[in-house]
Amino acid sequence: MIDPRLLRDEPDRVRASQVKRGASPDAVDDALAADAARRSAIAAFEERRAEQKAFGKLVAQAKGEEKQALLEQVKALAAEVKELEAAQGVAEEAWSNALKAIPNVVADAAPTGGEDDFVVVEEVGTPRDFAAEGFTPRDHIELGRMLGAIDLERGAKVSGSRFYFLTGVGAELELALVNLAMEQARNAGFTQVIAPSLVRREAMEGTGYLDQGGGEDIYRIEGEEMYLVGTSEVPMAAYHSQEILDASSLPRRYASFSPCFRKEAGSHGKDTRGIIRVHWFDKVEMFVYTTLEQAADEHQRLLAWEREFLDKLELAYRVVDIASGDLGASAIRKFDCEAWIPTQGKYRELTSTSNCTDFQTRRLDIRGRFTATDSTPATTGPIATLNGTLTAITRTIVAVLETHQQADGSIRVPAALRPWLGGREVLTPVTS
RNA sequence: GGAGGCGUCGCCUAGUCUGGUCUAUGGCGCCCGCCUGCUAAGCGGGUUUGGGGCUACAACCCCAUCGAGGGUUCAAAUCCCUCCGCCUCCGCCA
Repeated sequence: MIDPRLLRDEPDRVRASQVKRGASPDAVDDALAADAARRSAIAAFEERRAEQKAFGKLVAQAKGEEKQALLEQVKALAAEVKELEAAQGVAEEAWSNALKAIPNVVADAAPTGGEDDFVVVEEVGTPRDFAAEGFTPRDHIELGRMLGAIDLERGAKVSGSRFYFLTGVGAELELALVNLAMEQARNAGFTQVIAPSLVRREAMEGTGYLDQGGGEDIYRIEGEEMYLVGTSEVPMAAYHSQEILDASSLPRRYASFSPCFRKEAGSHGKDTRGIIRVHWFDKVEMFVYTTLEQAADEHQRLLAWEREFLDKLELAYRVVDIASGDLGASAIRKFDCEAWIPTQGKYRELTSTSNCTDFQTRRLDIRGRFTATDSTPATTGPIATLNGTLTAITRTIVAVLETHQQADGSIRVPAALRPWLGGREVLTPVTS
């Protein structure tokens, strides 16, 4: 949720952001109207309530007939207070809903436009030229089968479409990638976390995912008001909910491992083969709480850590600056790293990092406690959250297998990954 | 899953039975000041978090906040209901 003060003081900035996102600026005026209505409702209630409280003290001290007389007088007032309180509740709720309908205010630096209007920031490495090497690359499905690494048939048998088993070196690859990612995160000062992937409604609501398309893409546990997370951004954002974090403890950097579940509603027919788009995958996610002042710099650091990881895997990729219309509601800016997928002949998203400033912390009631300085008194105030993928296992495996395959279907293991695969330099096909 | 107990402004705690004098007690910690070779001790003051009014987003005034949400009442930390969490015991279990 955006800052109500920003809405009140600089509505034009919020309107401009709406336009840049391709959303309606009317939402701003709706929220402003709701804000005015809310404030007058509060004033009306509080005025009567103060009167009632004053009466209450008289009643407490009065005796006998005098007390009875006072009680008669105050009854009407009590009824009125009750009505005004209810009216205030209605106004507060309307205001809250109007405010929640407005996505975060897009960064000036974010490109304007829709899904296809991203800006390529940089291309790193060169896609392999398999034609020059004299063989046709196999896709990850075939490689996975040859290596005994990915079992799609049994995934479908047991769980349905878009499910898989990682077996043998496939399972080893996941653990190796997780270990490599966690090692990098630890060296960078992150606290490693294994997070719950089943959360209650408040956590899912707080991160705003239920608002997006009515939670279409989210698995809900029947009859339990529990939800399977699509990313550990959800539990990690809710981790400090209703807390006031000492500013001296910032930035708090977490590297969180969890399974991720996505219904993939509305993507029927897309990426139907293989493990590019699945209903479940495991992921190591970076999640940071920091000050608003540091957020933009931290965003660049998260991007740098994502790139460091892709570099270790010796992948060719490009970094794209996502355009305003394609940003999630909570992000003011987003960078994706897209790795080259040889058999698709294009770049596909492997990681993504978003700067959510104080959008999530407001909803989740997370604040910072800032100690006094010479020029400013001690205060509590908003803080920022950011997230970034270190590795989404399935897509990382796709990129690694396809990129480092050799003519015989074996896979050259990137040097950084070898220590986590028992020192092996090559993964060879199994004979089945 | 069953039975019982508990949840108070950073931590501990009084208050809940018997509703109003609670503007929530006391201690610890912390902050400011005094005192003091330094430190400690001592003394005095301050110390939840939101929101509204007015404004310099100061001071000040007001409202809410005793796990959360409802209800009863002129009045709720206190009585009733629902939910959440923690603890103890039993059952079950990786």
